[in-house]
Amino acid sequence: MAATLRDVADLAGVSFKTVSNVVNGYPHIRPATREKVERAIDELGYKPNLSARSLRSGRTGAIALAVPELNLSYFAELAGFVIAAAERADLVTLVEQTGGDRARELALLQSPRLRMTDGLILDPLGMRPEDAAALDVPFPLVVLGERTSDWPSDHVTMRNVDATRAGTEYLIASGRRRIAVIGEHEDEVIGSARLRLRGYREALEAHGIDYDERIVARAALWHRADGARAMRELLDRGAEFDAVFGFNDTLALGAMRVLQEAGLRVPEDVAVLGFDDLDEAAYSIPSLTTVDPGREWIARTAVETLLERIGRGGAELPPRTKLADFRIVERESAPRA
Amino acid sequence: MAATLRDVADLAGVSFKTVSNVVNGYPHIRPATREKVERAIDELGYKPNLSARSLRSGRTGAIALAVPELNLSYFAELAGFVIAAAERADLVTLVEQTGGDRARELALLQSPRLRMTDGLILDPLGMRPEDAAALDVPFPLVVLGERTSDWPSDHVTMRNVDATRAGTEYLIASGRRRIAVIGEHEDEVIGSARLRLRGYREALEAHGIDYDERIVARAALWHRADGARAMRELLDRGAEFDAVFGFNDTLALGAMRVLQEAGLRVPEDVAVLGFDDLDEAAYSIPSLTTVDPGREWIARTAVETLLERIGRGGAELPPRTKLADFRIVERESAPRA
DNA sequence: TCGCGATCCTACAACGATGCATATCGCCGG
DNA sequence: CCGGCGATATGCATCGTTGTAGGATCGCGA
Repeated sequence: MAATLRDVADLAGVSFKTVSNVVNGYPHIRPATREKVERAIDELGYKPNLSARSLRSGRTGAIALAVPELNLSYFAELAGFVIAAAERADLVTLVEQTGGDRARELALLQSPRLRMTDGLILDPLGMRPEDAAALDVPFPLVVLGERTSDWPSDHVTMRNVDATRAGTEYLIASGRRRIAVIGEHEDEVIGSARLRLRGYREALEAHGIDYDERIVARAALWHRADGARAMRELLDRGAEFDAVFGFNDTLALGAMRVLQEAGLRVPEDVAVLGFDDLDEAAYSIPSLTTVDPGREWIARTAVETLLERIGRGGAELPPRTKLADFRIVERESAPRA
Repeated sequence: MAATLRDVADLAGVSFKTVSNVVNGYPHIRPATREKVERAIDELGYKPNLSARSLRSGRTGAIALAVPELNLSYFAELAGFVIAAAERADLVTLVEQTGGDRARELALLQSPRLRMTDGLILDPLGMRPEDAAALDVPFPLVVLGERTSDWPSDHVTMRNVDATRAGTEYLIASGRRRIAVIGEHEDEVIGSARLRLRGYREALEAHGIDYDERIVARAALWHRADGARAMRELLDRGAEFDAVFGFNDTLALGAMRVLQEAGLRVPEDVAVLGFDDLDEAAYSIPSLTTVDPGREWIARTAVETLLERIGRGGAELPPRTKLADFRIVERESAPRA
């Protein structure tokens, strides 16, 4: 059996409370006592029982991160950054996958699985504006992704609209006029897909280019295969375009693959722009020009924001929204001008 | 404040232990009582306090997974599978990143951070054979990656040697003779890098091909950038080869990128073979022929194996080794024959 | 009517830690 | 020489749950 405070106390010849004080860095302890206790701790290999500690203290030292799936590189890289940021604050991270499914996202917010954590960072894909009430939970919550005005929680997110507007304008500035889009979600109201489409349309409008539904392709999920499928559809129906804006890098990479299979040259015939700046975007052939939405900043800030709320206990802070800066990373698939 | 068993009991007019019995599915409860209790639970939104439960029961309902980093797609996809498998067994998964660093791997095995879990699945990259003692831990442990004979824990792993031998033979069968390798770790004794090199050498030997150090390139980490760097080195020093075996897909993809920058055609001039069968291997240009080492099976089996040990409590099972089947996935970068 | 087992429910004591209140000591200033 | 204060160590209650043991209630046969 694992050693407890009592065992250590017996060995060191002090009360178990004193051991607790040593472990917790209580200042008023004579060096001699401290040393005796520490020796006993080492000898027994004592490790505090975290269940007991958190039962008593109300803190678990863990946070939860819920993303659609780690199989999508964007979320994997995001998760990596979140875990690293949490670790710096001495927190462990529990990762949940929702599949981007609304029902599972909502279920998770109710689930007792989270009672083991001090708070949740949620990246919802399926939730709708009317789900605001579900976000009114009795634990600290930071939502990643754009907020609607009445969502009650903290938000840390990217400038979806601004970034896609800038991306689209980048393509326009390089001389493209027929810019296809891959990744639309038609039944969505506030998700990234919808916001990115809005940015795209704003840019077109600002430059007097008509919006043409025929070159806007859906993709329910954002895997490579979905991008490939969408591009095949566009090609099959004979759509005309001189650029493609994939609403994320994996879509763009899947699409780029199909373009080249079809004998089209990138970027000569069709420029390709992605979104996310995944590690792999720098190593595709051709390398992928993309929008870096500030993923690492988002991860770090999400953890910080959650910690602020955890720190305050119940003290009410108003819901805050924090926005990352973005930038366009120019590579081969869509050269500037 | 969150509701407790007592609150529910008061509302339902029963003892708090009865509520506990209802929650835990104890069979001998009158339907009327059960219903009363359930109504009270709903009304108060009662959720069991997992810290208290696990303090009392000794089980936490969580497992830990330690991988080098989620930024590497292989580990991200593996983590996704592990989390999914754990969820099916009603376990949550806590993810740690070790950076593949020996010191951090060893530290993790001692860390109180794990006391919050029922067991650990560890994918060590930096540990050495002499670290066997560190694996003798007082909690259930499953190690991913090849075992040395005296490591005391369960192992679930891939057939590194067999798979690379088969991969190398596949290239040989397709007519290649100068097969470069990317990903060697010279200071390693038992890691995947060393084992894969062994498989490679066995295949060469079996076919009477001399091993040539000049076409074996190191890569300490296995990112795309490392593969690219290694390939640049090979090219710079004028190495001659007609195939490249990347010891994982990201290395192979990085290398393939550099090959094509250098004006070499894949597969005509140089065939490229990867290892892992990542999602993205199917969408590169050209698509990547690769060895599928049975990642999903490994994830599922690791969780099952850990659960068996958790179930037994302290009961001694001998350490077991379970090996996944592999297969070669033929794509464009290295066509068969 | 009583006895007896099955069924249903309850009381109490843990699990291992922390917070608070309190004891003990030595030392200083008045 | 005493009161009081800071430094050090302790004891007890408590967090919310489950395990164990035992008390109440019921139906049914004798």
